[in-house]
Amino acid sequence: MKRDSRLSTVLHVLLHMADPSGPVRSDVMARAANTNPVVIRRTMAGLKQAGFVRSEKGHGGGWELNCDLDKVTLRDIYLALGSPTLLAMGNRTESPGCLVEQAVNRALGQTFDEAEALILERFGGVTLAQLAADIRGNHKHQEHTHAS
Amino acid sequence: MKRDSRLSTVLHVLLHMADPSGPVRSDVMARAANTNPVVIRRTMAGLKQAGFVRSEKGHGGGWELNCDLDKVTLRDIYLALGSPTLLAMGNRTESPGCLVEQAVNRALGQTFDEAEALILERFGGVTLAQLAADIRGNHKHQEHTHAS
DNA sequence: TTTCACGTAACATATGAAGTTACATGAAAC
DNA sequence: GTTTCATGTAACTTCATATGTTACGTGAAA
Repeated sequence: MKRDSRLSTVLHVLLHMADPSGPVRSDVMARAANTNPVVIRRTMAGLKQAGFVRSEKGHGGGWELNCDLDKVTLRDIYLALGSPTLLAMGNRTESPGCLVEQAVNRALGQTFDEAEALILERFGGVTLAQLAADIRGNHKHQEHTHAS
Repeated sequence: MKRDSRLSTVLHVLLHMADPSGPVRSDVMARAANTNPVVIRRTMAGLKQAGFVRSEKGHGGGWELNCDLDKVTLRDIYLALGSPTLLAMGNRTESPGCLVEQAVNRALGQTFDEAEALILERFGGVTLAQLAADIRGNHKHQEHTHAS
């Protein structure tokens, strides 16, 4: 499959919206993200439904943040996107009759579950405000975000 | 993309080969794995090159194990498969000029790197022999393989 | 009423795993 | 040595999914 970059894209445009210069149109975001306005709107739909952003039609319309950057984590954004698949690998058959395959599934599945849990935990530990601060210059904090 | 199940498949057939009843043909493995002989041969090619299995043509031919199950880990098998992509998500652009996107990439990339490292570490901690033992009945060990 | 921007369906494109067909290669059986 | 068998591999096709695009409906401001 193609690598899923929706989270990357949506974080990018969200943080661009963070500096409060009025509503941002889909086509402007699309240009910044080097993609298509429809792709932006489609991707933002989940965030809107989750209440993280709002949008207005017509003249002067566009997208605005509708949340406290301190209270929203990458995990929240990920969930709002519909929890897209994290791992590119999986078990061949989910409920096999074969004992051998069941054992393989247990071993692999355990590792896959741990990896997914780790990702969600890390996502949950980063707020949009932290990312915004990171952008404003203090990149040194980045290194020990989770090591502290 | 379709979920990659090559590791799952190849472990399945490898462990079936573990009980020493002579060479196993691709079509037999394919039937067991509910797939196609060519897919099996294609997938096994890397394992053969890595020396974990050998194959013979002609009458009485087929595939046999060529390694010590105690010495080969899931990580070795994964690498022999050509280290297929582990994560379904990635950064939209790998080397963006935009500072905002750079910050997003750092945050996401760090998490992705950790997740991949975790998976490889877990894979490295499980030998084929352990899986084979697991199949032979002592499923209780499974739970605390890594918690011990 | 016109213009603008979102909302969304429908379709096109791209990527990569998996499935399939066809045939060459080499080894054992006869 | 010829036949049979199994791998090795190229060259498709199929399938799933993210992404890109076109077209048009909807509602709000000018």
